[in-house]
Amino acid sequence: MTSVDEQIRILTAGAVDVISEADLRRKLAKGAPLRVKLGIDPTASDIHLGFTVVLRKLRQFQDLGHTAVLIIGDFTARVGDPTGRSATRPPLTAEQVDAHADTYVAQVREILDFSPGRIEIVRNADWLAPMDMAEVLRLLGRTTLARILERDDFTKRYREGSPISLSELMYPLLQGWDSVQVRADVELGGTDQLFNNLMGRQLQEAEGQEPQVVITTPLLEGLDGVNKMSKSLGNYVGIAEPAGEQFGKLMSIPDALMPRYFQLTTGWLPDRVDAVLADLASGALAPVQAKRLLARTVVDLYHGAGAGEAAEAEFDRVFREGAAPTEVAEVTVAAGDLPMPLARLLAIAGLVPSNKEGRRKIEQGGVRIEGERVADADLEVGAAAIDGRLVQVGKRAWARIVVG
RNA sequence: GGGUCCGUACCCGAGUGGACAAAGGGGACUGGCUGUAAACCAGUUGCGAAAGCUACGGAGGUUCGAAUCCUCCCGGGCCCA
Repeated sequence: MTSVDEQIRILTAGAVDVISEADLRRKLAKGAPLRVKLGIDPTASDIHLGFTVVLRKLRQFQDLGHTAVLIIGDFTARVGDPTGRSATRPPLTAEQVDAHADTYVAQVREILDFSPGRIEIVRNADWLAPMDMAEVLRLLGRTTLARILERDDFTKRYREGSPISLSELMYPLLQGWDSVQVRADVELGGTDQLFNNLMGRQLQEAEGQEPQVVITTPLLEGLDGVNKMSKSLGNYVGIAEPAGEQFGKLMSIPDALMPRYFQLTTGWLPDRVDAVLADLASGALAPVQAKRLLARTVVDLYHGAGAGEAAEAEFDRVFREGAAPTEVAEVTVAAGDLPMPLARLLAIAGLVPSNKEGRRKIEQGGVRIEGERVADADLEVGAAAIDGRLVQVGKRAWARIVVG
């Protein structure tokens, strides 16, 4: 068994908050496996690199013999986590929640240890749905408005005059109640979850349980380099995305973000990360090369060793040499519909959202057929002229047209 | 319950009877320069080939004409109770 000191060193590495290390030490010293809680709200269906940060932390606990308790927030998803939100989110249907939960679990397997005894997966509707009013009121009585309003995003919205529903105010309590129900020893979460997780501590104490240790991990910035990575902002890299997509997206991150990505997404030990960053700082490693290394590493992680290099080769083919991708989707157009304006063809092929947009793209010089830029926005294409041809819109959309 | 202000495109936000598919900014997209980086420059940003159609919270109404005026409804903020 790994010593307590060594465990603490590993488990607190890279964490932002540890509340508190003394508590963690005390719990570890008992020698029994800890129950380590992580909540997932199935509000979206993809797990992205940002979320892997906290998942990896959970994996570290598992590797040291502790038990992961994964909570699918099927009930809380219906309330909507107000974190970072300026508005109330639309409620999800039960079907959506189920579908999301399934894909989540499938993707989480990439990172967590699913061997028997190492993980428990539970749904919080199991205990939240049956609560009656008396129990709810008792729970509500455990905190105060002032306490809830300490949360930054609530105060901000309140000051701005934005609507805040009472159900949102309850969200932290529900999440905290989960901790009581699963008797969590530790709860993990991104830094934006600090308030919610501390609520769990408070509730556990009120229920006579030993309060959980709260450990928060950094939030990874998204591809825009400004906002946190999130599906709704569209600035994410999903772990289930095709290798080529991942590679391309990672190549497009701002340089300033590279240290963060090396630290948080590669799964490397700090020493190795530091070495690369030192080379980068000294100029021994060019920024492009560092970024390529990063992209290869991440792609390997989710698509297997070697996948990164393959993705890189394809990337070079397409973006450095200007060649078409190896695999291009074929789009079949009925022969009877031809000839038609190229703009409309682009829309039919799904390369642009509308005919108008297709026209615009041609006018802007963004459309190529077999590599030749199209200059005439009114161009009509017939079957002979387009059958089997490769059409490209912008930098990254291709289709091969087949007349059928 | 009473009073009052507000709801505009992806977001913020101007517009208070016609010249409004609707200023400006952000974002996004295309092109240029590059390393699919940043910065910068130029352009585009409802749909339709067009006539035109749809769109300023919703439904009606006034008017030759409504984002703009009226009525009701829905949603929100603030003040009073």
